[in-house]
Amino acid sequence: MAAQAKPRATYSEIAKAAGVSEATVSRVLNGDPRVNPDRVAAVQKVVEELGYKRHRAAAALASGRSNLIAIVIDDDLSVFSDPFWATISSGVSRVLMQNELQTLLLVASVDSVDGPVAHYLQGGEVDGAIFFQLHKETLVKRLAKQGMPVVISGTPHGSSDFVYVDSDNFGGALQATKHLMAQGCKRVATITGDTVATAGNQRLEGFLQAYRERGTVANKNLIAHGDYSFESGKEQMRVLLERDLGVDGLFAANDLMAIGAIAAIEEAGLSVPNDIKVVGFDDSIMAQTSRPSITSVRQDIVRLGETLGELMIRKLAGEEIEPVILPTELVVRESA
Amino acid sequence: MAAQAKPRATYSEIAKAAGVSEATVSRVLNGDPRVNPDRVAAVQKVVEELGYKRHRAAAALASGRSNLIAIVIDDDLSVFSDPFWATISSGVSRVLMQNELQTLLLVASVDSVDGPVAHYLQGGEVDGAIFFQLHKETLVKRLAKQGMPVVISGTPHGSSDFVYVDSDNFGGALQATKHLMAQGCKRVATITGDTVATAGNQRLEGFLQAYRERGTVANKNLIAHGDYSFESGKEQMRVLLERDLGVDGLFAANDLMAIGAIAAIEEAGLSVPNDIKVVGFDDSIMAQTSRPSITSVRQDIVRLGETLGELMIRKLAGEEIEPVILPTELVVRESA
DNA sequence: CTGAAAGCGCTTACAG
DNA sequence: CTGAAAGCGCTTACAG
Repeated sequence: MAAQAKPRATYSEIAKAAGVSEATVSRVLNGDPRVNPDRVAAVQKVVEELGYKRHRAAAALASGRSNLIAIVIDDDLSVFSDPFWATISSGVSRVLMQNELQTLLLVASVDSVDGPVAHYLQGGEVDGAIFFQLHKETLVKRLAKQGMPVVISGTPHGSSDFVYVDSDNFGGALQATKHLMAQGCKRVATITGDTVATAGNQRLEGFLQAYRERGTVANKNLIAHGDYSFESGKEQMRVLLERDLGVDGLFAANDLMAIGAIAAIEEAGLSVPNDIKVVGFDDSIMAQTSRPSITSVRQDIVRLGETLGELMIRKLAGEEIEPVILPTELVVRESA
Repeated sequence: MAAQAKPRATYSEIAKAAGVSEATVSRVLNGDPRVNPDRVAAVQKVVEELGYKRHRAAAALASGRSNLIAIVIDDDLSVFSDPFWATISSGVSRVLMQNELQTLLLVASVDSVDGPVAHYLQGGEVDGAIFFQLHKETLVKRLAKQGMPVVISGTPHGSSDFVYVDSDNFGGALQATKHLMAQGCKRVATITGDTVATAGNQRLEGFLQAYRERGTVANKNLIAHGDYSFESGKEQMRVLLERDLGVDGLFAANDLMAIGAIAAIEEAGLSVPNDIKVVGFDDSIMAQTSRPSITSVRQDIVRLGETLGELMIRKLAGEEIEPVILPTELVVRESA
């Protein structure tokens, strides 16, 4: 549709100028090692001079490969509130682009195994798919079974053998809780996220592990269940305080709940970190600007996106790939 | 690359089953009004039964249209900190998908007019481009001149005739400042964002307009220049307080600076909103969770993304389109 | 209103 | 190692 300054070059021009056949042009451009070096040089020279760019649609039609990788994002509200999404996507896109692949953005309801997204992906329009926020696994399972390369962000449930990339939720939570203990906290509580999802569950497990490593078991009443929202952090902290267990440390499964909890603590006439020390998770901008600033577990989101892209590329190249767990880091601030 | 359960249907099968030519199949699928209704029905029936999906690459090659729209995002750090980006993109993607267009995500340096992104876009690989965070206009201008449909997020500089979508930065700032005045503030100051960019400039203009509508002119010393960061909000508030002008109201050009400013105000032994009332911009999650919670100007980000997509579709359909300014809304909380 | 035919720009067995 | 040729699945003047 865009009117070009001059019509784009094609193989026929290149072939003529370089004195070879179109087949040879194709081989050179696709890195076929059998081509005579002199011809390779000749073709490359012409390609350079003409500023030639391969016509993707034509290549896709002829080869059966689209060079398109879909990023599939569930079209629910969580997209709008998840600050990581943009960062992950940009990491994916950058890596794919460096490898001559394009990133297709698919934002839609992934609920149904027969919905538009499912049809689309099964239509062979993309060479691979990267899933975010995987709620239902049925579709992904089917795609994988059909041979579609699939990589997932976040640890999936069960013993499924999907390849995924995730931050070390368990290790981060463990480190956070041990930090609180090292600061002298005797009664460390936690406010969990959604523990049905693996991230929330792993963060809870990390918390429990800290107690185990200390040779004890966490009192059930030290565990309160939130949903990652500010309000739930506030409410659950109230619940914890009402239980009157002498809580002097809190690991919240994200920063937003940590901030909510601090609000509740201060409303109860206590102070952070003097009376209760608090550690969050995410190292969000809020952790930095909140008063007191919040000690938090940092994930490398950019790296996460890049890793998703890299795994996809290796998978497309036919390599056997394994899930990757990225390390987290505790950023110590005022709250603990 | 994905192994299909069964090979996809093609026009030849549909044509055979429906008793028409492939040309007619194409016409029906592209909504050509001249086709006899009976044949339309016959083709649609077969298409339905076979669960046929058009092969995009083939259609693109034959028609010269890719049905791909690029979202171009500058690969600088601001991407990682801009919470709107994900939301806008998802809005764009949803609208495009409903219109059978695909969204291509391009995250790369757009600095150079001769860089990879420039070549890519000029290679005719996409039917249109939506630009975010437009720093350099040269590339966009050239693309537009070449006939590529282009829509921009945010008001561009100068009198360029690009089509853009933006929130009413001027109106939002005006409303915010008038609100402070209506609350009894006599000396309302502002901390601006980057006023080289239009959004920052328009927010400053809105602030100045509030003074004009009151029949006065804002004292130059009531204006401090920040850069949207927490730190700059804090620093510039200190500067304002040191000027000793009796500031009793502040309009900060975003929430992060508002939060920084409040930190500086409290450090100076003053309180918000009692001594100084503060209004921010963005209505971010931080405005809700900060203590005190922050009165802020809300933009409809989802609508912004959808509007970008809609304008692109109308442009592709050959319509004349005009820039759109979306209204903002003041959300009143504790800080003012 | 409809069909036969050419063509979009690549890729890839096939034969040498 | 290389070329001629067929073909990928659509679209679109052209002629009727």
